[in-house]
Amino acid sequence: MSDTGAMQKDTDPGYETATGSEAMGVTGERLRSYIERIERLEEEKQALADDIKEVFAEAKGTGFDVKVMRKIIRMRKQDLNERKEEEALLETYMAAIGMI
Amino acid sequence: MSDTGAMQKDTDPGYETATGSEAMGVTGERLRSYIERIERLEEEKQALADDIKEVFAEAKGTGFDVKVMRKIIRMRKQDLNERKEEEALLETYMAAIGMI
Amino acid sequence: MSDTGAMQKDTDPGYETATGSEAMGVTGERLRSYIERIERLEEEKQALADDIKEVFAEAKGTGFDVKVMRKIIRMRKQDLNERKEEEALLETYMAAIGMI
Amino acid sequence: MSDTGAMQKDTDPGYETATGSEAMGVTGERLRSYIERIERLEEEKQALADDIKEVFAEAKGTGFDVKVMRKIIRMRKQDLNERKEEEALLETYMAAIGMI
DNA sequence: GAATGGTCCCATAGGC
DNA sequence: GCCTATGGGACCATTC
Repeated sequence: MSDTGAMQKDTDPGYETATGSEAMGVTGERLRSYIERIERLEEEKQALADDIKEVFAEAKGTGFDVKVMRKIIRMRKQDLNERKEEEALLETYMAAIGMI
Repeated sequence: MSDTGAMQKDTDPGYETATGSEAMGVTGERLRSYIERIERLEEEKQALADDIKEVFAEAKGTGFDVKVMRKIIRMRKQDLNERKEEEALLETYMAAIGMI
Repeated sequence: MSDTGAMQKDTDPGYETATGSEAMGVTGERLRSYIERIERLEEEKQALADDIKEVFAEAKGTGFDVKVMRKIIRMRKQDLNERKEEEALLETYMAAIGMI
Repeated sequence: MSDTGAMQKDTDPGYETATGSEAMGVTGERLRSYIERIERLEEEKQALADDIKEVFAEAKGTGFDVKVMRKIIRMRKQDLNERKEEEALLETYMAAIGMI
């Protein structure tokens, strides 16, 4: 098997040399890299969630009913999804009857 | 009360004239604006969620165990929160004894 | 506090007399009763899930495309939900403007 | 091939005459029948899910901790599965030595 | 604190 | 046989 398989249902060979102050080897480095990328993305995601909350708060401060707004947004999203679904269904039909 | 309160536990005054293509009045315009801002933010948020999924997929393709990765990320986040709480507690103490 | 609160964020007093072969007291009996009721319901639910799988299998055996069928069913359900949502939205509007 | 194969990787022959209220042909009728059977089963399944929720709610109202209850139920299920597996294993052994 | 909605995680099912 | 896709369940945050 290839080296990429390390750390997935596999025993750590452990023969990798630690370079510099790090003792965890290249696959460890890569794992750390992935994890940090994800953490950064999640931070940005959280920031957006906060932004959204702010907008709701502002709208509320201007006199709008947040509950209603949420409902409207949910329904608009549903409409969008439904349209997409219809197209997908059409394709599925076509695939089912061999037209695609 | 102010006009901004319309749509929140208030009867629609109804005195706004529908003109041309804007038949829903200024408060309607503002509502639409808020909703669209939120929708845009949610799209970006969704895009980030997709990015995260991609990174996980890539990591998986490189041989890492996604479930384990999730656990690690959760734990690191937990650690972070705990550290923040400790700091907050510290500040509380310091404030209590007049150090801040 | 009342006895009904036992077992919820509370220490077991432990003074209840065991009757017959059971050593867990009345609240234990009631807990067991709830759990068994739920387990029975879940069994029935699982049986229905199996039935559904069977029907799909039969339909497939008769030449129908299961994927298409699932999509159709999902969309019909969505339509239903959407209609319900619209009604709910209307009510929310009415509540928001104080008509209800 | 048989007519039952229609709608599955097959072109619609299209020779069926639409008559009165049944404009979709016999295979359409059968499809509808399957779908409605499934929908009925899913309704019943949903009803059971609601019942379960109710029981949990009632238990909660009597002072039990729902989260703990869920855990117990999960564990009991696990136990059950393990016992079933053991029995199955036993049977396999018995079959292997000709006792069954 | 009760209820509701949203998100995340897992387990299963179907396709390739 | 893996691998993706989808549904269900659990948990959490937020609202009233």
